[in-house]
Amino acid sequence: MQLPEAKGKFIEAWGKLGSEWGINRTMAQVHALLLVSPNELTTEEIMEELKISRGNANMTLRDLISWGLVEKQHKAGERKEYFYADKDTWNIARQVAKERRKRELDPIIKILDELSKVEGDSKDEAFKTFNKSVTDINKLAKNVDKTLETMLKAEENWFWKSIFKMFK
Amino acid sequence: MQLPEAKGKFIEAWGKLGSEWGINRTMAQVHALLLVSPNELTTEEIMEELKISRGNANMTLRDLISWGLVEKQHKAGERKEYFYADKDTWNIARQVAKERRKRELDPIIKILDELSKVEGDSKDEAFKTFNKSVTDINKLAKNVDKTLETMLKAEENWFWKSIFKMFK
DNA sequence: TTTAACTTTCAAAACAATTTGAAAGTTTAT
DNA sequence: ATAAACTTTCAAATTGTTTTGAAAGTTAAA
Repeated sequence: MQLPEAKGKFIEAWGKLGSEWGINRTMAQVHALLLVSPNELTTEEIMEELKISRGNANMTLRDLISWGLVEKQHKAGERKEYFYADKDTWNIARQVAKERRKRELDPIIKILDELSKVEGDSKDEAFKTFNKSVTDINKLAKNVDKTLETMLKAEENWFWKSIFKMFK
Repeated sequence: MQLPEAKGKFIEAWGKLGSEWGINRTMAQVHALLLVSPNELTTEEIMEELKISRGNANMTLRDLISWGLVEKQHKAGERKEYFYADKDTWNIARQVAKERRKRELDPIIKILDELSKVEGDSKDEAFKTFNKSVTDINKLAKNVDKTLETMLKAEENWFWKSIFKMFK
């Protein structure tokens, strides 16, 4: 297999994976393209390579920036904007975990907290089951949340540091 | 807030979370409904409560069963089938991790392995970057895979056992 | 300030995923 | 064997998501 073909396969696979995890396919593909590009690319080049429209490229790049996965670069004397992806796998994972925590975990914990407060007849099976499921899930969610917080903010934490080593 | 309202909110929230993580909304909602139901429900009851069609209910329940989250029950002397969800949060998490590993992680590792083999000119920046990104991601994916395998098969493993305790 | 290079927006179009419902299939009791 | 109770299937319809592209907006050099 030659590089261009391999590149295409990588972009496709990354796109598919993204879409299976609730990330827009094009966004994952643009990210993949930037990941395998040694230097920054312009909107034009991205449009060209992935055969997507200007509007799509623009919005997708904005999203990637808001996810902290891509940065705008600004070359002296040039009008065009260049885009560049952080290529450190660990940073990518951290960044995705951080964003999803903020965007999804936090809101659902808020709801679960409310639902945990619902009171009812402790002899009512329907209530008992509701309550048990909700409080159990809430507990797990909070543990995940706390764990992520620790992991994300502290490489200085000896415990997580040793866990991270296993993954690098 | 009263129980029926709370139930509705829980179902809605679980559905939304599911869809953000690539799980069909209805499937997550049916799961949620079964999670808060003390006893098994029939297809009819599920259709009724969630206002979905028979076909949809049927397919969704099959999916949930294939994910190992729901079981069919068969009451003596009755023709109808009843459905029941395991309510142990930890089992749910295990089951989802197990399935997604099989369905998504394994296939992408296979592709990454292939792409890692691609050879090229080590002076070519394009090749170097491609290779670095692909092998790095492959390494991380394999580590996640190994970790999940260990976690999933072994509660007997002292190390993971102590980690699990933190979450329960 | 004008112009040209470039970026952003967003309504409409294209595409993708989900859902419906009626028909076909299956099972069990009689 | 037939009927009744129930389950499954799948083509078509609906709904939801993504993409386009042209127009509007912005910026910076002249």
